[in-house]
Amino acid sequence: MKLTPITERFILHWGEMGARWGVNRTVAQIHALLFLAGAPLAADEIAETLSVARSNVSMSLKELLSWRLVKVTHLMGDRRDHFETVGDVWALFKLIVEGRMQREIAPTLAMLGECLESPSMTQESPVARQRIQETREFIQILTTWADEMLRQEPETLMKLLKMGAKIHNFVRGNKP
Amino acid sequence: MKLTPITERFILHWGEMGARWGVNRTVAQIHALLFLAGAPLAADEIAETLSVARSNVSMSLKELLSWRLVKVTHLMGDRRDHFETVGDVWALFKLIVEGRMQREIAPTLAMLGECLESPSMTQESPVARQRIQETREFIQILTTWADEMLRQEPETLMKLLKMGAKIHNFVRGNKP
DNA sequence: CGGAAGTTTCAGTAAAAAATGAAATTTCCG
DNA sequence: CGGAAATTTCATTTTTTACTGAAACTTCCG
Repeated sequence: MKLTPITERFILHWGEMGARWGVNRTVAQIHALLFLAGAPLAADEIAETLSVARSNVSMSLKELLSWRLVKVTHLMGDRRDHFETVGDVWALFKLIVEGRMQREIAPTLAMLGECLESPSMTQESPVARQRIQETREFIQILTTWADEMLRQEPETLMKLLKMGAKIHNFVRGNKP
Repeated sequence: MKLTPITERFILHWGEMGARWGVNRTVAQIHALLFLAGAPLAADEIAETLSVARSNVSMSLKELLSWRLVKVTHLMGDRRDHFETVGDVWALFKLIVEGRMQREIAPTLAMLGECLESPSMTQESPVARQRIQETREFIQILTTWADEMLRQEPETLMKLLKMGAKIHNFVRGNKP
C-alpha cells in the first residue's frame, strides 16, 4: 500500500514524537498508520507499507496489544490476523496515560515510599528528606487527580477542560 | 562526595525514569543529585559523585540550563561555577511541562495545521481527514487548558487538584 | 603579559537500542 | 495426520545514542 504525502508526514512525525517520549519509533509509526487507515490491516500490509521487517511488525504489534492500543480482528475469508486501533482520540489518550501511570508512576511511588520508610532514612540530610517527602506527596496528588479525571466520561472531561480559567475563579470564590 | 544508599537509589531511579521519558540518563541523574543536595555543587563534584566524565557533566548541565531546570551560582572564595536546581516540586513540574510543550507539542500542532491546510488534503480518505482534524482539536484543547493551569499559583492549582471528584459533580450540576 | 584554573568542544569509542532474517513454532485445513 | 500458511522467536547486524578524553578555548589574577 502506497502512502499519500500527508499520511506519510503524519506517520513520520508520530514516530519521531514517540521516540522523544520513550516509545520505539516503529511502534509509534505502526500505531499512526492504523490510526489513519481507520480499518484493520494485516501485519504483512503494515510491514510493506512502512518498509519494515515483518518480524519487527510482529514484535511492535505485540507491544501495542499489551498496551491495549491495538486490537486483533478477523476478516471474512482471510486467515490472517488484522489489527486496528482505537479511533477515538480521547479514548486513546486515556489508554496511553493509564498505561504509563501503571508502568512508570506506580513503581516510582513505590520507590519513594520505600525510601521514606527505610531505617537508613535518618542518615539523610533534612533537605533530602523533605524533598523526597514532597516529591511523593506531589506525585500522589497528581495520580489521584488523574485517576479521577480518567474515570469521567469524555463529555464531562471535555467540559472540565473547556472551563479552564473559569475554574480558577470558582476556586478563588469569585463570581464567574 | 559519597552518596548514601537512599540518595543513590533515588538518583538511579530518577535516571531510569528520565530514560523512559526521553531524557538522557545522565542529565536526569545530575538533576536528581542537585535536587537532593539542596545546595549548589561544582561540576567537578558532580562528575566525581556520579562517576561520569567531566565533559559529560558539562554538556548535561548545559542542557539542564537551557531547560531552566538548573541555575548557575557563585560561592564566595570559589572561582568555579556552581549549579543548583529549583527545590519546589511544583515549580519544577511546571518548568518541565512548559518546556516539553514548547519543544514538542507546538511543532506537532504546527504539523497538524499544515496537513489540514495542505491542498493535497483532499486526496486523503474521509477517515484520515477526520482523525487528523480531531487530533488537532484534542491537542489544542489540552494545551490551552494546560497553559491556563500553569499560569495559576501553586496554591490555587493545589486546590484544583484536591477538588478532583467534586468538580465532577459541579460540572454535572449536582450538589457538592 | 603569562600562565594557572576552569570550562567547553568535538572526534573517536563504547554502549544501548532497534531491526533484520533465518529458523522454529503454531495454526488451520483437507 | 501432513503440510502449507501464518506467525513468532532470537542470534546477529545495524543504527543510534551516549560517553570519554585530549585539545582548544576562556577567564581571571599576579
